[in-house]
Amino acid sequence: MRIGELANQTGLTTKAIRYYEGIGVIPNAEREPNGYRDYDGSAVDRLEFVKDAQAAGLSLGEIEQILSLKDQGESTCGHVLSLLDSHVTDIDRQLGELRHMKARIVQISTRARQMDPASCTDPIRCQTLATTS
Amino acid sequence: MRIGELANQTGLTTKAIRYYEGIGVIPNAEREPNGYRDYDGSAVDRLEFVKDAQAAGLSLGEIEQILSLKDQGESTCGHVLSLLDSHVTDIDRQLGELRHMKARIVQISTRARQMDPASCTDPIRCQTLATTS
DNA sequence: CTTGACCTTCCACCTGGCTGGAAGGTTTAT
DNA sequence: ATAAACCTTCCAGCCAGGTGGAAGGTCAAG
Repeated sequence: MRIGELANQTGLTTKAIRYYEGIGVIPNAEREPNGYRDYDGSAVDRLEFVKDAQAAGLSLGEIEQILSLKDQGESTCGHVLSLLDSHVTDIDRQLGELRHMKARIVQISTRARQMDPASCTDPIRCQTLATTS
Repeated sequence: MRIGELANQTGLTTKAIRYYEGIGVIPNAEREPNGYRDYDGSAVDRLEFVKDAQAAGLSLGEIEQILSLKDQGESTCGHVLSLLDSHVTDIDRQLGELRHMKARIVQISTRARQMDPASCTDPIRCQTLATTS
């Protein structure tokens, strides 16, 4: 499979795939005699994993770590698990931050809505935002 | 007040303040005869507003929109509210993504833990990661 | 009179995750 | 034979939200 078809199958661009190869997220591709990259089905799996992990909020650097540990095939399960655990912790932290921010915004918004709409022509009223910190 | 004192009072850097002026988030400062920027107390308020709005997740572009509407003396409350609403929607989306990701990672992690630790020397086992997409 | 703390402008660089385009080689279809 | 649709590499630039540093002006104190 050439890079264009791989791009079609994964929904990525050829640019992105070459970029991933460049930064080591996927290994250097095999080449056809003419120099074109040549992929097999595992490339699709790997890129799907990359996409999923990205959608989940892992950076390409973290994804590369996980994949390279996997590629080394050493007794890496422990490392992978600790990486995953630290990511769960990180996600929990992000969840907390987002929930906190949402609560703040809802509070600001609720307060603003309780104002007399007619008085909203007064620009000072919109300082509401500034008084909630 | 000069830019250094403004920076101290707001907790921003002088660099950031000049940057905000450059992109229009705050108006061009008055100048002393020697060319130094000269601020009054309202600059502190405005920068506090910027900080608060940023903490709430608004971009500098959005903040500039709100402030420029306010400067024009228009009724900004509606606009502010719709911006805030769209941010809450966005946060909900991010929350959903994070929860989904967390579930996925926990699932991978759980599966990996159920394997015989001794067998972890088998590189294939760690393919678990790749087969969950 | 010089030191040091301010201030000015301008230009460059950083992170992350790509995308665009130039300049060229290869393959396929007509 | 030639056009189009691929492919290659490399270098540039984009987004946000700034930071860093150079080169220079200003001002008060010792």
